[in-house]
Amino acid sequence: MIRLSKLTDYAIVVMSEMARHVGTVHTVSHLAERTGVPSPTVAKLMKTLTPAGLTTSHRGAAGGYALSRAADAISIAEIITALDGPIALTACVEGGDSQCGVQRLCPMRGGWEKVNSAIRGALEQVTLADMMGPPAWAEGPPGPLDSIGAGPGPARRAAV
Amino acid sequence: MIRLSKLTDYAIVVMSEMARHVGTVHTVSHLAERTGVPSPTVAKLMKTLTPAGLTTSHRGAAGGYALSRAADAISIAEIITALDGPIALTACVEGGDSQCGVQRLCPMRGGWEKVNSAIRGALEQVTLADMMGPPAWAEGPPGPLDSIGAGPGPARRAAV
DNA sequence: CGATACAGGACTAAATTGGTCCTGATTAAG
DNA sequence: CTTAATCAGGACCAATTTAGTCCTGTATCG
Repeated sequence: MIRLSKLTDYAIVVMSEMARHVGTVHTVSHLAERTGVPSPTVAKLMKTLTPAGLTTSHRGAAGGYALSRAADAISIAEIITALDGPIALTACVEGGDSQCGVQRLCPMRGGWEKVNSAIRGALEQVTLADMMGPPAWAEGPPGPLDSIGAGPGPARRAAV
Repeated sequence: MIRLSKLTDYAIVVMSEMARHVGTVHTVSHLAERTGVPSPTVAKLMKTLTPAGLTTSHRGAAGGYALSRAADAISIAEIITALDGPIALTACVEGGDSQCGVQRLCPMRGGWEKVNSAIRGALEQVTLADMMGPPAWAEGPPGPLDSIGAGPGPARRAAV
């Protein structure tokens, strides 16, 4: 399986939570409580998402994080790129200039590039809003249902 | 980066080599020599690809492996599926029946399913023949060029 | 009958990733 | 002005996953 990193999975859950209350700042501990993702991990996420321009931060007391844009203006591709790096199946295609010293062995770049752009396109067309669905979770304190699964909530694993 | 496993990368290189000499059986050691992939690893690859129906094996002396079909009838999607499992970004979508106990937290399945099928489609449209390009490598013993890169030859890493 | 080559699994080692913690800078409130 | 809250930015450790090796058995050709 070609895996999507767990961090990315968490990011979508956390950002969905932020999207449900626009115009409010969310502290790390709040987000951790509401999503079930451990707070140090939420903090780490935000420290990646903010420089990437997906979220904005306010420091000091009464500070916190907020989405920098509306949920329907944030694509899944952006989130993945921020956390997992450029969207490409093969590293040797990334830069454009081939650091690949074994070009003789790599006449397949054209094929990969075709695949890569198709995947990129697919991910760019899905927005955070598309992933949210109806607001159906995190209403009130965690209920018993929340402990049935593996834990927090994001999809357990990932593969392309 | 959403990574493609290195094994899959190797598989494409090794299968390309087999495709260049159809109608011949290739022993593990031959394939290892020609591609630069260590032979135990080639052996492991074949032991996965053969049950998956992508290659056929002939035991005994003068035995070896061969592609079960022409290169243009083998899609990249099949190779990935054989080695890395089903092509899907999220595990909770795989089965169809949701073992995902946290459905309240997972209203985003629809979105992922859309992404998954787009990616699957992209990978199914590229065949092994597309990846091969002109036969330009593994002519004669490894030249100096081969040692410039990281090693054997397949693209170094992978991400979606 | 013997040599060759695949079959299948167990096992070890290495790389990546996930997760934690610490120290410092910034800002609002009292 | 002082204090408390909160983000910023690393370094760091642990655990999972993946890559790679080896061993024993079985089939087939010469």
